[in-house]
Amino acid sequence: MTSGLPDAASNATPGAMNSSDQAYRVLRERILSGSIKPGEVLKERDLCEELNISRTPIREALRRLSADGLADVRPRRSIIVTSFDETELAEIFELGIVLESFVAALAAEKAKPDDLVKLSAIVDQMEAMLAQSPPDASEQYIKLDQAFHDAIAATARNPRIAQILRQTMSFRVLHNIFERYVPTDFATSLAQHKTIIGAIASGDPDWSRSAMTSHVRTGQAAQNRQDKGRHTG
Amino acid sequence: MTSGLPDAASNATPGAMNSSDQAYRVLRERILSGSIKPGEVLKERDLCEELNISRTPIREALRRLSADGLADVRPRRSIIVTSFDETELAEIFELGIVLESFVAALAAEKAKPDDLVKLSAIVDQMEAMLAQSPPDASEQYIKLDQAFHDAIAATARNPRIAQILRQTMSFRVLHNIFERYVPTDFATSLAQHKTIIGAIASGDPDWSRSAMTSHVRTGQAAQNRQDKGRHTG
DNA sequence: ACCGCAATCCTGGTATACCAGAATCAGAGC
DNA sequence: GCTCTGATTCTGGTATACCAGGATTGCGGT
Repeated sequence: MTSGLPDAASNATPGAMNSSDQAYRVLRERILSGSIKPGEVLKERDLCEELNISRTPIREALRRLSADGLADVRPRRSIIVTSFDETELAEIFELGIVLESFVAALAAEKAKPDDLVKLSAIVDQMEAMLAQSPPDASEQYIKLDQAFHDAIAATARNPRIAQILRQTMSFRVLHNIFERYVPTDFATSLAQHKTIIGAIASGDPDWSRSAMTSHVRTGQAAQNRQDKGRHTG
Repeated sequence: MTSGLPDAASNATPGAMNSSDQAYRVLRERILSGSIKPGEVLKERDLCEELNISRTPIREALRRLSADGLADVRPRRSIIVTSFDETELAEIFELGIVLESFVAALAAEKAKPDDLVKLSAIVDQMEAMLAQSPPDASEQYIKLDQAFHDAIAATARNPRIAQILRQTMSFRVLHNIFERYVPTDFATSLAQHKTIIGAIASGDPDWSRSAMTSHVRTGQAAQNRQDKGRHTG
C-alpha cells in the first residue's frame, strides 16, 4: 500500500488531473481558505453547473472531502461543510501534540544530512519572509509551516504517520493558530523551529521530542488565547 | 464534524444500507478475511455483475476502500488490493504503539465507572471464549479484541484518535498477530488486558500507558516471531 | 390568523450509455 | 523464431437519465 490513509492531496503528478481531482482540489481549497464557510451545504447539481463537471466526479470529490473530515455526508441530504468547535480543536491538538512529538523523536534518530538541509532551507525561507513583509497568517507562510512539519515527518520515515499529521494539522487548523499571532509570536515560532532543527541534528530524541511538544503547545496556547468560544471553521 | 477521518464502518444504523454501503461492506469483509487476497485486482464491471449493483455505487465503495488503505487506485487501471510488507507492518506498529499508549493514559484520567464496566464485560467475554474452545485467531475473538481497544479509546474521549486507531490496528493487522499465537499467548494477552483495566481503574496514566505499551509490544513480538519475510496481507 | 396535511419540487441514489486511454494480441518485417 | 507495431478489446472516466425519499409550500379547515 502506498499511503494507508486518505489521499488528501498526495498525488504523484499534480499536473495529471481528472475532473474528479480537479473538483476535489477546488472545493478543498475553498473550504480550507474559508471561501466556503463551515455549515454551508454543497449541492451536487449546483457544483456541476459552476465547475462544468458532471455529477459523477463531483460526487466522488465530495466523498473524498468527507473522508478528509472536511464535510459531512448526511444520507439523502446535501453534504455540509464541517465546522470546528472548541472540543474538536482540543481533540485535534491532543492528537497533534502526541504525533508531532513522536515524529520529532523519530526524526532525531533517523535524520540524514540531506534531511537537515531541507529543514534548514524551509526555515530560511520563513525567516526571509518574516524579514521582508509584516508577518501575517498568509497562505504562503502557512504552507511553509506545513512544509516544515512535513519534512520532519518525512525524516521520521513513517509515511503513515506523516499522512495523518497532514490531515490533522490541516490548513484550517494552522490558519486558526496564525490568525491570532502577533509579530513576536512569529519570531518565537521561528526560534522554536531552529531549536527543533538543532535537536534533530544532535540526534537526541528526548530533546527533539520536548522541543516539538513545546512548539505545538505554544501554538495551542495562541489558539486558545482569545475568542475562546468563537466559531472558527 | 462527526468523525474527522474516513468512515470505515462507523454508520449509525447498520441496518440502513444503500447499495454503495452494501458493496463496501462486502468487499471490506472479503479483504479483511482474506477471501480476496492482496495484489488481486478488482474490476468494476466484474463486481457489478457479481453483486448485482451498478457501477456508480461500486466505484464509490472502491474509493472508500482506497481511503481505508485497503486498496490502491491506479489511474486508468484497476484497483488493486493492498498488501502488507515488513516495512508497512513496522510503520503500523510504530503508530499503533504511540496512539494506544497515549489513549490508555488518557483513559486512566477520564474513565468513569461505566467505562470500566464495559471494559470488564469485554474481557469477561474473551475469558469465557478462551475457556470454552481451543483459542484461535477466530473472527469472533479478533472482534472482541478490537472492541476492547475501541472501548479504551472511547474512554479517552477523543473520537478522532479512536477512529485512527480503528484503521491502524485493523482486522488484517490483528489477524496477523493472532494467527501466530499459541494458547499461552492468548492467556498472556488476557492477563495483560486485566492489568490494563486495573491501571485505568487506578487512574494512574503512567501505569496505564506502560501497561498498554507492553501489551502492544507483545503483539508486535508475536507478529515478528516467525515467518519474518512472509507476505502477509 | 394559525395549524395540519397533501401535492409538488428538489436533491441525492442508482443505472447506463458513451468516450478515451491502456493492455493485449496478431500479423508483418527482420 | 523473435520483435516491433498497429488494430482490437478491455476498463476506468465521464455524462446523463431516471427513481425515490426528504423538504417545501400552499391550500383548506378551524
